[in-house]
Amino acid sequence: MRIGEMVRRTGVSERLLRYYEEQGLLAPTRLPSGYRVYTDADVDTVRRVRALLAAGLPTTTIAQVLPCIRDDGTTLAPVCSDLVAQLRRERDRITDAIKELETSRGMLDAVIAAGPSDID
DNA sequence: ATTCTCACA
DNA sequence: TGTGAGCA
Repeated sequence: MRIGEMVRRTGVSERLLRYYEEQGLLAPTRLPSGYRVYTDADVDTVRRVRALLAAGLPTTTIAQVLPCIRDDGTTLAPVCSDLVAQLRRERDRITDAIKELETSRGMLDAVIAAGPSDID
């Protein structure tokens, strides 16, 4: 499929799709016309990229992780053993982020509770 | 009609 | 990351 269908199937803009490619997250083939050609697997890849990006992982790390994810989407491939250490650090960073968000929520809860008439 | 690259009030 | 220009 070409980029137009990818946009429809992933909800990701052409701009971003091309950006992901630039970052080494996607590797569509090209038609003699220069048009990009994506596969069904690329649709799944974009979903994973979105999830990893939402988790705060930098595109450079995602580019390293993607080739390690088995086709089933859960298992890890053997070629990426050292990557586990890096991912553990990312995991810790996410844990800290959650902690910060929890305190922020706590502050908002206090402000809301102190409000005049908390209708909405 | 679609996609491509490049550039930025 | 959006938007628009100028092509193929």
